[in-house]
Amino acid sequence: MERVDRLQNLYQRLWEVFGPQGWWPGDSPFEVAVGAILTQNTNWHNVARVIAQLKQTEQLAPLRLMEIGEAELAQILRPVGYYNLKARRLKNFLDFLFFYYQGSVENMAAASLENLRPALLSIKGIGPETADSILLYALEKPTFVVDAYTFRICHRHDLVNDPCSYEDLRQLFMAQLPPEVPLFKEYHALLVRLGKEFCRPKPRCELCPLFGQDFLK
DNA sequence: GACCAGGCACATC
DNA sequence: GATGTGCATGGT
Repeated sequence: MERVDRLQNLYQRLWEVFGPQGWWPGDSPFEVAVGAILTQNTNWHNVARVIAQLKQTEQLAPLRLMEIGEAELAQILRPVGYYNLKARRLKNFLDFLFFYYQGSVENMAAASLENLRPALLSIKGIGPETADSILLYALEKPTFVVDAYTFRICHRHDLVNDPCSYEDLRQLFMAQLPPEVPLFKEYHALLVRLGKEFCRPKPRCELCPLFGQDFLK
Protein backbone atom coordinates (compact mmCIF):
# COMPACT_ATOMS: atom_id res chain seq x y z
CA MET A 1 0.00 0.00 0.00
CA GLU A 2 1.21 3.48 -0.81
CA ARG A 3 2.34 5.69 2.02
CA VAL A 4 -0.22 8.29 1.02
CA ASP A 5 -3.01 5.83 1.72
CA ARG A 6 -1.43 4.77 4.97
CA LEU A 7 -1.22 8.31 6.29
CA GLN A 8 -4.78 9.06 5.27
CA ASN A 9 -6.04 5.80 6.76
CA LEU A 10 -4.09 6.49 9.91
CA TYR A 11 -5.80 9.85 10.23
CA GLN A 12 -9.21 8.30 9.67
CA ARG A 13 -8.55 5.63 12.26
CA LEU A 14 -7.35 8.17 14.84
CA TRP A 15 -10.39 10.33 14.18
CA GLU A 16 -12.70 7.33 14.65
CA VAL A 17 -11.05 6.37 17.92
CA PHE A 18 -10.49 9.75 19.54
CA GLY A 19 -12.64 12.30 17.73
CA PRO A 20 -11.76 15.97 17.43
CA GLN A 21 -9.09 17.21 19.86
CA GLY A 22 -9.65 20.95 19.51
CA TRP A 23 -6.03 22.01 19.76
CA TRP A 24 -4.25 24.27 20.67
CA PRO A 25 -5.47 25.55 24.04
CA GLY A 26 -4.93 29.31 24.12
CA ASP A 27 -7.00 32.46 24.13
CA SER A 28 -4.77 34.39 21.74
CA PRO A 29 -2.04 33.80 19.13
CA PHE A 30 0.47 35.30 21.54
CA GLU A 31 -0.53 32.89 24.27
CA VAL A 32 -0.13 30.00 21.85
CA ALA A 33 3.36 31.18 20.90
CA VAL A 34 4.41 31.52 24.55
CA GLY A 35 3.03 28.06 25.26
CA ALA A 36 5.01 26.62 22.35
CA ILE A 37 8.26 27.87 23.86
CA LEU A 38 7.44 26.89 27.44
CA THR A 39 6.36 23.35 26.58
CA GLN A 40 9.72 22.35 25.10
CA ASN A 41 10.49 18.91 26.56
CA THR A 42 8.00 19.61 29.32
CA ASN A 43 4.63 18.29 30.43
CA TRP A 44 1.82 20.59 29.27
CA HIS A 45 0.30 20.52 32.75
CA ASN A 46 3.24 22.50 34.11
CA VAL A 47 2.97 24.99 31.25
CA ALA A 48 -0.74 25.52 31.84
CA ARG A 49 -0.04 26.47 35.45
CA VAL A 50 2.52 29.08 34.47
CA ILE A 51 0.28 30.51 31.77
CA ALA A 52 -2.61 30.72 34.22
CA GLN A 53 -0.33 32.53 36.66
CA LEU A 54 0.79 34.99 33.97
CA LYS A 55 -2.83 35.67 33.08
CA GLN A 56 -3.88 36.17 36.65
CA THR A 57 -1.17 38.79 37.14
CA GLU A 58 -1.99 40.35 33.76
CA GLN A 59 1.53 39.72 32.52
CA LEU A 60 0.65 37.58 29.50
CA ALA A 61 1.10 40.40 27.02
CA PRO A 62 4.10 41.21 24.81
CA LEU A 63 4.74 44.63 26.34
CA ARG A 64 4.41 43.42 29.92
CA LEU A 65 6.80 40.53 29.33
CA MET A 66 9.26 42.89 27.63
CA GLU A 67 9.28 45.04 30.76
CA ILE A 68 9.99 42.17 33.16
CA GLY A 69 13.69 41.51 33.76
CA GLU A 70 15.03 38.19 32.58
CA ALA A 71 15.94 37.03 36.11
CA GLU A 72 12.47 37.87 37.41
CA LEU A 73 10.85 36.18 34.42
CA ALA A 74 12.93 33.07 35.09
CA GLN A 75 11.53 32.83 38.62
CA ILE A 76 7.98 33.05 37.25
CA LEU A 77 8.81 30.25 34.82
CA ARG A 78 10.22 27.89 37.47
CA PRO A 79 7.41 25.30 37.31
CA VAL A 80 8.05 24.58 33.62
CA GLY A 81 11.64 23.53 34.20
CA TYR A 82 14.69 24.83 32.29
CA TYR A 83 13.50 28.18 33.55
CA ASN A 84 16.69 30.19 32.96
CA LEU A 85 16.92 28.83 29.44
CA LYS A 86 13.25 29.46 28.67
CA ALA A 87 13.34 33.00 30.06
CA ARG A 88 16.17 33.74 27.61
CA ARG A 89 14.33 32.04 24.75
CA LEU A 90 11.11 33.92 25.44
CA LYS A 91 13.07 37.18 25.53
CA ASN A 92 14.69 36.30 22.19
CA PHE A 93 11.24 35.74 20.69
CA LEU A 94 9.93 39.02 22.14
CA ASP A 95 12.92 40.90 20.72
CA PHE A 96 12.13 39.44 17.30
CA LEU A 97 8.43 40.26 17.69
CA PHE A 98 9.06 43.92 18.52
CA PHE A 99 11.86 44.43 16.02
CA TYR A 100 9.90 43.17 13.02
CA TYR A 101 6.22 43.15 13.99
CA GLN A 102 5.57 45.91 16.53
CA GLY A 103 5.18 43.28 19.24
CA SER A 104 2.15 41.73 17.59
CA VAL A 105 1.87 38.06 16.66
CA GLU A 106 -1.20 39.01 14.61
CA ASN A 107 1.00 41.24 12.48
CA MET A 108 3.23 38.28 11.66
CA ALA A 109 0.35 36.52 9.93
CA ALA A 110 0.58 38.89 6.98
CA ALA A 111 3.93 37.37 6.02
CA SER A 112 4.20 34.10 4.12
CA LEU A 113 5.06 30.70 5.55
CA GLU A 114 8.12 30.61 3.32
CA ASN A 115 9.45 33.82 4.84
CA LEU A 116 8.34 33.25 8.41
CA ARG A 117 9.71 29.76 8.97
CA PRO A 118 13.39 30.59 8.38
CA ALA A 119 12.94 33.81 10.36
CA LEU A 120 11.59 31.93 13.38
CA LEU A 121 14.32 29.29 13.07
CA SER A 122 16.95 32.03 13.20
CA ILE A 123 15.83 32.93 16.74
CA LYS A 124 18.06 31.24 19.31
CA GLY A 125 15.87 28.82 21.21
CA ILE A 126 13.26 28.34 18.47
CA GLY A 127 13.86 25.01 16.78
CA PRO A 128 11.78 23.28 14.11
CA GLU A 129 9.02 21.95 16.36
CA THR A 130 8.50 25.24 18.18
CA ALA A 131 8.58 27.18 14.90
CA ASP A 132 6.06 24.88 13.25
CA SER A 133 3.80 24.95 16.34
CA ILE A 134 3.75 28.75 16.26
CA LEU A 135 3.20 28.81 12.50
CA LEU A 136 0.38 26.27 12.51
CA TYR A 137 -1.47 27.00 15.74
CA ALA A 138 -0.85 30.71 16.29
CA LEU A 139 -0.56 31.92 12.69
CA GLU A 140 -2.72 29.40 10.83
CA LYS A 141 0.00 28.58 8.32
CA PRO A 142 -0.12 25.10 6.73
CA THR A 143 3.04 23.45 8.11
CA PHE A 144 3.09 20.04 9.78
CA VAL A 145 4.31 19.83 13.38
CA VAL A 146 6.53 16.83 14.09
CA ASP A 147 7.22 15.92 17.70
CA ALA A 148 8.58 13.09 19.83
CA TYR A 149 5.22 11.29 19.60
CA THR A 150 5.20 11.53 15.82
CA PHE A 151 8.67 9.94 15.70
CA ARG A 152 7.77 7.20 18.15
CA ILE A 153 4.47 6.29 16.50
CA CYS A 154 5.91 6.33 12.98
CA HIS A 155 8.87 4.19 13.96
CA ARG A 156 6.89 1.74 16.06
CA HIS A 157 4.44 1.13 13.24
CA ASP A 158 7.11 1.04 10.52
CA LEU A 159 5.75 4.06 8.70
CA VAL A 160 9.27 5.37 8.11
CA ASN A 161 12.74 3.99 7.49
CA ASP A 162 15.25 4.22 10.25
CA PRO A 163 17.41 7.25 10.03
CA CYS A 164 14.68 9.83 9.69
CA SER A 165 15.18 13.50 10.45
CA TYR A 166 12.62 16.05 11.58
CA GLU A 167 12.53 17.45 8.06
CA ASP A 168 12.15 13.97 6.52
CA LEU A 169 9.05 13.32 8.58
CA ARG A 170 7.60 16.78 8.04
CA GLN A 171 8.04 16.46 4.29
CA LEU A 172 6.47 13.00 4.32
CA PHE A 173 3.27 14.28 5.87
CA MET A 174 3.18 17.51 3.88
CA ALA A 175 3.81 15.84 0.54
CA GLN A 176 1.03 13.36 1.05
CA LEU A 177 -1.72 15.36 2.66
CA PRO A 178 -3.63 18.35 1.32
CA PRO A 179 -2.13 21.53 2.86
CA GLU A 180 -5.13 22.32 5.01
CA VAL A 181 -4.61 24.04 8.36
CA PRO A 182 -7.50 22.31 10.20
CA LEU A 183 -6.28 18.91 8.99
CA PHE A 184 -2.68 19.54 10.05
CA LYS A 185 -3.80 20.81 13.45
CA GLU A 186 -6.10 17.89 14.11
CA TYR A 187 -3.66 15.28 12.81
CA HIS A 188 -0.85 16.44 15.07
CA ALA A 189 -3.19 16.68 18.06
CA LEU A 190 -4.47 13.16 17.41
CA LEU A 191 -0.91 11.80 17.23
CA VAL A 192 -0.15 13.40 20.59
CA ARG A 193 -3.35 11.90 22.05
CA LEU A 194 -2.41 8.45 20.79
CA GLY A 195 1.15 8.86 22.02
CA LYS A 196 0.11 9.93 25.49
CA GLU A 197 -2.37 7.12 25.99
CA PHE A 198 -0.98 4.19 24.03
CA CYS A 199 2.41 4.77 22.48
CA ARG A 200 4.48 5.09 25.64
CA PRO A 201 8.26 4.71 25.59
CA LYS A 202 7.85 1.41 27.40
CA PRO A 203 6.36 -1.02 27.68
CA ARG A 204 5.00 -1.38 24.17
CA CYS A 205 1.26 -1.30 24.54
CA GLU A 206 -0.73 -3.99 22.77
CA LEU A 207 -3.98 -2.22 23.53
CA CYS A 208 -2.92 0.46 21.04
CA PRO A 209 -5.81 0.95 18.60
CA LEU A 210 -3.27 0.77 15.77
CA PHE A 211 -1.97 -2.62 16.82
CA GLY A 212 -2.67 -5.16 14.08
CA GLN A 213 -4.22 -2.61 11.71
CA ASP A 214 -3.86 -3.96 8.18
CA PHE A 215 -3.45 -0.55 6.60
CA LEU A 216 -0.17 -0.02 8.41
CA LYS A 217 1.48 -2.99 6.73
C1' DG B 1 13.36 6.72 43.50
C1' DA B 2 13.32 6.05 38.59
C1' DC B 3 11.25 7.52 34.59
C1' DC B 4 8.96 10.66 31.67
C1' DA B 5 7.28 15.12 29.63
C1' DG B 6 4.13 18.43 23.00
C1' DG B 7 13.26 20.56 22.48
C1' DC B 8 17.19 23.10 21.57
C1' DA B 9 22.08 24.59 21.24
C1' DC B 10 26.51 23.30 21.33
C1' DA B 11 30.70 20.28 21.39
C1' DT B 12 32.82 16.48 19.44
C1' DC B 13 33.86 12.73 16.42
C1' DG C 1 25.31 13.85 9.66
C1' DA C 2 25.12 11.19 13.86
C1' DT C 3 25.78 11.16 18.86
C1' DG C 4 26.31 12.99 23.63
C1' DT C 5 25.40 16.53 27.10
C1' DG C 6 23.38 20.40 29.86
C1' DC C 7 19.28 22.53 30.95
C1' DA C 8 15.23 21.46 35.70
C1' DT C 9 10.51 21.13 37.48
C1' DG C 10 6.52 18.26 38.59
C1' DG C 11 3.54 14.08 37.78
C1' DT C 12 3.12 9.00 37.85
